[in-house]
Amino acid sequence: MSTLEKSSYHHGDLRAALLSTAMEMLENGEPFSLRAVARQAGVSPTAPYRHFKDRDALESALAVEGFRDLLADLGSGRGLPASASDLAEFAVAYVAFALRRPALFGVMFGKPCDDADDERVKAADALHALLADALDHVFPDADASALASAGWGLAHGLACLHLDGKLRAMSEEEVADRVRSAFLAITSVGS
Amino acid sequence: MSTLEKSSYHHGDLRAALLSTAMEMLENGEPFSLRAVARQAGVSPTAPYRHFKDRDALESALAVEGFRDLLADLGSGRGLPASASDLAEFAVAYVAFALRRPALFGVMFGKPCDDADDERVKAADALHALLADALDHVFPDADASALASAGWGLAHGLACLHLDGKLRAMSEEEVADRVRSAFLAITSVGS
DNA sequence: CACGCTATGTTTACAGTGCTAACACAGCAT
DNA sequence: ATGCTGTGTTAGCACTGTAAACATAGCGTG
Repeated sequence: MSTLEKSSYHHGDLRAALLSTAMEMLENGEPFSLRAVARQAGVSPTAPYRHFKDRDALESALAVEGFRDLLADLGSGRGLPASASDLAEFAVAYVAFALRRPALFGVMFGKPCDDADDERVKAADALHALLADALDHVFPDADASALASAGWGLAHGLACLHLDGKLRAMSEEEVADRVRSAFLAITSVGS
Repeated sequence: MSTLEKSSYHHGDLRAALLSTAMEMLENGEPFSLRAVARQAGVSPTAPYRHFKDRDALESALAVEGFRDLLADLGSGRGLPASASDLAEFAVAYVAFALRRPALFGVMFGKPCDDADDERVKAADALHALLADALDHVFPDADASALASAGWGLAHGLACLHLDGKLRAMSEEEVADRVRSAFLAITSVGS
């Protein structure tokens, strides 16, 4: 599309093109629809159906990308966290991701998504595993499962509440501070 | 509608009727749309616009009801919590509400909802205040604001993750246990 | 009581959506 | 060269939210 006019009737790699323009639209906050994506990709309204069963299939593919990126964000620059404050940074990164790419975050989490053998489920499970490892690494004695749920829940809840404007809107810095405080507060309050 | 055939051209109290049938549809998991609500209420597709500016306005009204009900659920039967385990029951009730009325919960929280002076904002703030009070009551020394964020975030996050099937599906009892464990774990782990 | 105003409901219409079905063309294998 | 398959296109359906124009019911006022 960019340099070379498509001389051919066929697109070459429409599937990838659709995914990337769809992702771009998500990031730009433009209203997202199969038809809009097709339009943006310069292709007929129903062309996407050759590559995705339906709207949900496209969204799932985007979600998988999202999970990969989030995992990368969480892993980048640090090994497994060694202290409670490392954990707090984990949570900060999680929330930052959600705020930086809100629409994508919505696609990743806004659906029942009980598709059994989906690649998407695997991606989500990988995230769960990472968080469980992290918490278990910092608190080896505690009930790992409960702690993992708690840690993920806390980060996720703060992300959602901030996303939905349920907590007063604030700068990125302030949000990070608040998440950090919350995480530290709750992991150090046990009388 | 029930006992007396509407003999009149006018409905009498269409606004209330719309709200209640809409709420019913939400609870039943039926697909929710302005037109569907109108149909269900036995009225023309655009009649609701006489009572609600647009779809969002109807949803906001439903959300307000939802916040009231959730507050009632949290307050019912108990005073302000006096211990960490009371707090855990708070969280359990929060998550139970979300799982019992998932669609309503989605309406309450699935939107940016930055409408400035809305009644909806007040309802959400009331919820925030209750949670803050509760936490402050149990942990008077800690930073109340951070704790409130943390507590709400934790409960909310667990609710969302369960709703979206990100944590393995389980019975109501098991979910309650998991929430309780998570809450207790995280409030007692501060080495 | 007649008149008309306003609140409330109806009809009609338009643009946009997801999706299906029928068609068309490109390029490969035969 | 011939035809099959993969990929794209066009048409069309049922649905959505929303606006505009119309109609009526029932009240307040002359």
